[in-house]
Amino acid sequence: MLTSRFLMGRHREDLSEHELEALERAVGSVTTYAAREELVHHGTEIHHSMLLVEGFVCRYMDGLDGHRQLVALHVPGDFVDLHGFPLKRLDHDIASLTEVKVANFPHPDLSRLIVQHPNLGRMLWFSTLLDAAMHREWIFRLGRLGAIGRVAHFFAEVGRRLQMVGLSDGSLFPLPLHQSDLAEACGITTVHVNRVLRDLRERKVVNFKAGEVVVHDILALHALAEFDDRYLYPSAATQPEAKEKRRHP
Amino acid sequence: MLTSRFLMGRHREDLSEHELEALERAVGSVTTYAAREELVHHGTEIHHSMLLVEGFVCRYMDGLDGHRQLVALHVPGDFVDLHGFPLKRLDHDIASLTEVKVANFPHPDLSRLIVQHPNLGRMLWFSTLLDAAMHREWIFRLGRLGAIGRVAHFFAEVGRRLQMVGLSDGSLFPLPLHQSDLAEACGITTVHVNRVLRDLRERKVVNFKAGEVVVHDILALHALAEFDDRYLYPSAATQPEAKEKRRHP
DNA sequence: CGTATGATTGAAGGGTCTCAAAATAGGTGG
DNA sequence: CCACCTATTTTGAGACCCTTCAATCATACG
Repeated sequence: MLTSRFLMGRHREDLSEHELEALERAVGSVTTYAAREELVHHGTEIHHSMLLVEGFVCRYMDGLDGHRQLVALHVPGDFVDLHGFPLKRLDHDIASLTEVKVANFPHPDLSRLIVQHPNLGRMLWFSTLLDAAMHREWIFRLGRLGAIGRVAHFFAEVGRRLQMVGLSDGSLFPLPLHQSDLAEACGITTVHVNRVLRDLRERKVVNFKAGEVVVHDILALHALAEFDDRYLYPSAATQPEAKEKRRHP
Repeated sequence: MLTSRFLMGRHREDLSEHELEALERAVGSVTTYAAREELVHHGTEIHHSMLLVEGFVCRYMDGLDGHRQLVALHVPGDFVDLHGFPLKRLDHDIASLTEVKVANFPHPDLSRLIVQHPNLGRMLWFSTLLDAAMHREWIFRLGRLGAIGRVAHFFAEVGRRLQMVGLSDGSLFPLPLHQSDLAEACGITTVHVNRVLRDLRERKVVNFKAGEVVVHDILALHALAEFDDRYLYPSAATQPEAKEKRRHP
């Protein structure tokens, strides 16, 4: 099923069989893109939204000097540009990082879906607010963490999200990015990303190589990142570690 | 009307008189808070959402070392914690910056409202995605701009948003924050905020003093901030200045 | 008028950037 | 299978922006 990873580990269970079938039927078409292709350009009116089925996609904004800032990374199961449904046009660009497969949902069909299945509509809304929650965490990450913490947090988040959709066992997962992509995601230079990666490797925390992340010490990783997965709104307490780390009780 | 600033300048005109009345009727109660009060604590289940009627409110997250990062600033007309409607609990804290007045919308009433008025429901969704768009811009701001640019961008955004709800003429607006609040919003230290403000003052770009912002050179401000208001999804082109600044055509 | 809070300024240190070069990996054609 | 070419990773040295730590100044308030 194309939509089988949608909200997986994120309260997908709140959707009935009936609703899941309706969602699957709303798929208008399936498209594949090569790596490093622009999928959506900011400002252009869009008439369908894409659910990522396979591969990695990013959203980004370009600065005047050509510097790029990633504002989101998407993994399979993510409704990449559902924001464009209420917004009609996007304020940022979307591109594939790897070869990707996406399921397209025409907006008129989504409108009908929401009216016919209010609970499903609520969950679609919910899924866009998960993006917003991740945005907020990225703001925190960029505003309050140093370079090591930022990279560590990025690894921690992506690892946890891949785990939720069944693409990571928690200690090893694919992350087919260049160091320059990490730099654009973390708000630091590529050169410094390289030094940070060496540091993380020498500390035996994580090893990033050849598009793969191997986590050696997840507690140290989470500590460096001040990572607490509750902002990802996971379905249940799948990681019974110590909570109340960042936020006051 | 308590809700008269909701989506003002942000496609409020897409709502019918009928829908606006229904929204106004959904107000359960009105609450006032003193300055610097915590309105919502992260993690606690919430059963109503607040529309800001008067005053300023912020959302923030605290780091381990006590450092705080603002993730959003809210002005009158903003539906402060509508995110909590689909999310049920928040991942961050909300506090008043000034004395504030908020209109409370019980979630059961919102549920009914959305079913009865699908278009209004869509606009409520839309309003939460405006927050997400601002979050993205903040990510860009923190990831790609230096201290001056960050502060300039903050002023530019807040000024534009206040203008949209009729609380600024574009060159002067209230912003009752401490320099430490600016620091927490911009991811820099209070000390450095002070130096940046002096710089902006000496350059005759903006003057921030006694909770008020006076913009002397809005073009210079926008240039420093790489500011382009399109991410705010304004209703119409109210500012016919040169577009296509940041993003490629 | 004394006290608390916020704003301002100075000096030194550190984290990250910039510029530059070298090493490695990946892909292609001979 | 090697030679070559390009993209990416890695390393070094110096500069710069911002932080840290302190102290002083201004302002509001009892």
